[in-house]
Amino acid sequence: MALSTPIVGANAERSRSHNRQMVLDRVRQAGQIGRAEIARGSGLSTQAVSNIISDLLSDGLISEQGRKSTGRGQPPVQYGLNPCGGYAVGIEIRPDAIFAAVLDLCGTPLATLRRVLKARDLAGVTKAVVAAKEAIIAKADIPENKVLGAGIVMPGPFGRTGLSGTGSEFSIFHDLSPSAWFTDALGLPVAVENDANAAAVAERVAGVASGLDTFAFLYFGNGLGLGLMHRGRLVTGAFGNAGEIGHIPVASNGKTVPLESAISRLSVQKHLADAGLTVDSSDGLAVAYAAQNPTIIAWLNGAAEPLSNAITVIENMFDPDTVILGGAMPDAILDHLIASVTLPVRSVSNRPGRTTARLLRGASGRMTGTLGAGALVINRAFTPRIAAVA
Amino acid sequence: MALSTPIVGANAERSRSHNRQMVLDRVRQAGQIGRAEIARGSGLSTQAVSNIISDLLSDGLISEQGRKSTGRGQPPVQYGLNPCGGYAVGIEIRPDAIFAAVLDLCGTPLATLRRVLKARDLAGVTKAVVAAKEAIIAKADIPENKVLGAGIVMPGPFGRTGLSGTGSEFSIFHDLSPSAWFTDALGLPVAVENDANAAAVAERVAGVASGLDTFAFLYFGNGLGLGLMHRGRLVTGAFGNAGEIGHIPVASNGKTVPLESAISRLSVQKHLADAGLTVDSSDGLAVAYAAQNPTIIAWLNGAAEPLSNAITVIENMFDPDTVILGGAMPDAILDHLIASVTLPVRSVSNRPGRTTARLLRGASGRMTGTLGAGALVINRAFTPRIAAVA
DNA sequence: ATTGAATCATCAAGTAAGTTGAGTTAATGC
DNA sequence: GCATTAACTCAACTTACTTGATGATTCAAT
Repeated sequence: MALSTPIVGANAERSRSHNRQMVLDRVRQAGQIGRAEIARGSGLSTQAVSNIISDLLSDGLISEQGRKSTGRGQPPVQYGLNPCGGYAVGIEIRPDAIFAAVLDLCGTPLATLRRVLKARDLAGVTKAVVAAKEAIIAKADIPENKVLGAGIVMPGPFGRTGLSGTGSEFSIFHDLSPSAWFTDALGLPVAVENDANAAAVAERVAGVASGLDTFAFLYFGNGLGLGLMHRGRLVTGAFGNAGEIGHIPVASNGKTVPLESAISRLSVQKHLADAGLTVDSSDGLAVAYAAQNPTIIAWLNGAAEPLSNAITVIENMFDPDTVILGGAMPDAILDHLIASVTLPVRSVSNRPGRTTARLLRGASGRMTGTLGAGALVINRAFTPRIAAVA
Repeated sequence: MALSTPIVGANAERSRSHNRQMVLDRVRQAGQIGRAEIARGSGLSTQAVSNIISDLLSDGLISEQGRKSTGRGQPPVQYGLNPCGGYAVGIEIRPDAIFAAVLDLCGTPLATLRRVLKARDLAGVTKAVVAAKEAIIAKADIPENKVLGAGIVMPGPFGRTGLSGTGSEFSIFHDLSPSAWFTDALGLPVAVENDANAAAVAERVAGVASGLDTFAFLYFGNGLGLGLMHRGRLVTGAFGNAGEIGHIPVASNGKTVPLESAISRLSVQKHLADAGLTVDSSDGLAVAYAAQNPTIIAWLNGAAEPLSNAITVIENMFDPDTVILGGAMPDAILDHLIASVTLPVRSVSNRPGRTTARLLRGASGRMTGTLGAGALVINRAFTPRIAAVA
């Protein structure tokens, strides 16, 4: 799956599409905004913005929301997103289950569902995904023609890599483009990403990163992944496998270990299992933590050092606005981890005048991956892309 | 220096500029190419490409280079870059000296110079930079109106960060935008980056990364920096300080240390000094290495482990096409380091069917920083940017 | 050698979309 | 009330890409 992003030429049609998405993104970021303000910020004439706004209005993507009085002059009409102007389907494929969700334009989940995944071959998975799509659209009770697309999240890494064969990745797509495959199967525009990237997008669309363009999301799945958002676009690497932070070597208690062997859900579960306690869900972890289970506390204490090291790496290599922790880990444990990290003083991120905390907990909770899948579509609807063709 | 990259709207004028740069970039990447091929690859009509080509021809940026016979049909006229169609000035500001160079459109250096830097305050540095620009243009004997801009390289990190005060960064610009300042002082478009980023750009413009869009450059300066190129654009982070890899913790000989305390020119020099040998230049290191100086050999042996760890981190976090080593370190030592690294098997970069080596040595040698400064300008001339405003 | 298919290239007319400038509407403040 | 300010609209204009017809040049088949 070689990702190439040929830069494409601009013509009138693509210019319009670019400008539409840019205007839509400004409306999203501002919450409410007037035409003249968009024009000032975008380098377009007010007339051009006016035309685009009237387009967006008639497509139902935005709505008029009164006038704002801002001193002298005619008060500008304010526009805001119309949540029910479009919907996104998000589908998360896990080894044993398929999750699906429908989000509205604002990123709010309208419905979710979970289905056991029996067949694990290509045909079986495809069938299950198509069925999940139909079911979730019916459950959310939205008109099918307002579905902007489907986002699909599945475990990476994609393609054949040195990490292949560890069981974490989804190997049915080795030599196939998953996005082309599902675009065909679902009859919708499809975006495919791994869980960490989708989670990052979710936080930007409707979470703690809504105003941020450059941040990192440290994702607790079975292992540990990193989603990197840089200037509003995902950093996916040359082959779509950037963010495999679980495999970087970090110091932990005098030894050098792969990060995810020290910090991940599997790692806690292994500690608990060694202590004779079987916990196989996030809820179970939450309960054990609430009970101050000593094994969990010990694990948390041991996790502080490698996690601090990992955050030092992220901050110094990316200079993000913030690092978000989230995924399949109870909020309480994430909060504990955040509190226990010794934020490195020697970091480019330790700058005066910060307006965002260096560490945040993600807002999308346990469904992060699935909601992120939908968010991929929403985000795409707001991302101008004359420059890059997916 | 908060970097924001507002996405700007497209209009006819900006579309043309975008398309011009896109065409120019395709000509650069292909070496020689015909109009129809550009049209097919870019989504523009042949007519549009034709118009742009004739523009570029009359601006002298490209030249006609015969016809290529490719089977049936009229053989397409081939176009290639005209090296003397434009020039870039590169200026590198170091604590004790200013280096300058002029590059042609193909990235070939036409002249270089070095000047001792006495004054280290803002006024003094500015004066020296302006003088260096005048001098290098005179030395290269190029028409001033063909100078596309100036690239300036200076040590990061920029702005106030947790790394400030270590002496490595250039503190005269704390609350000032260096690029705005120098644009004004030089009367030319100016691009400012740190050395590692500039080095990465240099390799893309005229080095081992000329066909690559996504790669990492591990830069040996006084410390150690990382330049990240992702889809043809630098990953600079939220505040321009991405790539501070020298400060990440890595395992080295049983201890966890900041990477650049194990791997950097200062680190070798310190080892040599401890052994009673003062070496303060890259040439001196080359001589010592050629003589198989035991201290250097010992240092190299010790460097293999932390360097391998660093490369594991880079590969797994970025999934680059390749990692390039370069900067102020003799080629022979870089080659030795490359040969001594144990490339991690457990890495997304260890994939079958690679066409590029996982590790490469940079091609620009010791002037990398200065040439990179010029390359920033060349690269900018080839980078379509409707989407992002610097 | 001739003819036809394929490809590159140009011309001229057509079109989409942004810009410009004049004029209208609706607030604020003296 | 009247000048000022800012948002907004209309209509004419401009830019740059697209389309379709035509011609040029080469290869290949007859």
